[in-house]
Amino acid sequence: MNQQLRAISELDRVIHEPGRLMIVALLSAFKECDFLYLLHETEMNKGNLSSHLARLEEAAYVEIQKTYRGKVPQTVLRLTSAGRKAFDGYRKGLKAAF
Amino acid sequence: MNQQLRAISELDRVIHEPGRLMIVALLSAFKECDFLYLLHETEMNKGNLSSHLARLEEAAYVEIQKTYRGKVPQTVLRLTSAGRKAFDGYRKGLKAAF
DNA sequence: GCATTCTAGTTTGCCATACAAACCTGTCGT
DNA sequence: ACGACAGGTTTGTATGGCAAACTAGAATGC
Repeated sequence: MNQQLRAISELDRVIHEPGRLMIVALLSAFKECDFLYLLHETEMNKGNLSSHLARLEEAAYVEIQKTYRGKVPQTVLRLTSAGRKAFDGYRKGLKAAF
Repeated sequence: MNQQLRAISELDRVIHEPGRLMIVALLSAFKECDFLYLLHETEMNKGNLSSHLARLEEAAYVEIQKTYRGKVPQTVLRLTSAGRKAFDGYRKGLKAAF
């Protein structure tokens, strides 16, 4: 297997999924976003966004912090350092592949 | 939705799948490969490779030509022009996203 | 003050699909 | 003739993405 193919086959599937890729890209740019911001920005529906976030949390790539803004519940998302590292690795992998 | 996210969300899922991405990348480099070459190069198993190729054929991205090399059956794969275009588009999408 | 609606998400159900194991068809060696 | 092998394909399963339905609590109408 050549180097290009190796790079492709080693891409992190958790990040590779476009829905999650959008989330991670946003979080890597903004450090901290709330659920609704991601919802509007990605144009996903709530269920979809929620389950992708759950998957990212399970992979320990994002932290999910439930809080309140006054009386309104608010879910704040943050990339963990593992998440940032994984995203950097993913981009390196892409670079190596193309 | 910003331009980066748009690019990500519009990535062609048929090509995006790493297994198929490897296949398409190889075919785009070599114009024509046989099944066994792809098999060894990608390190997939036969079933997996076969079904990814079927999917690419269904999308009209590759042509599958069954022939013989002597008495040994040989399956030759080739990117169609639609396939090449889709791959170019995919790479443009990636560039736009990162 | 009770019902309705709205906000902010989560859970459920279904369908598509990635993957590998089992299978199939023909050839070669002995 | 028969077992092993080559070259793929089909089948079965388990995962996973997606949207619809659900939940909990706050604001609003009557």
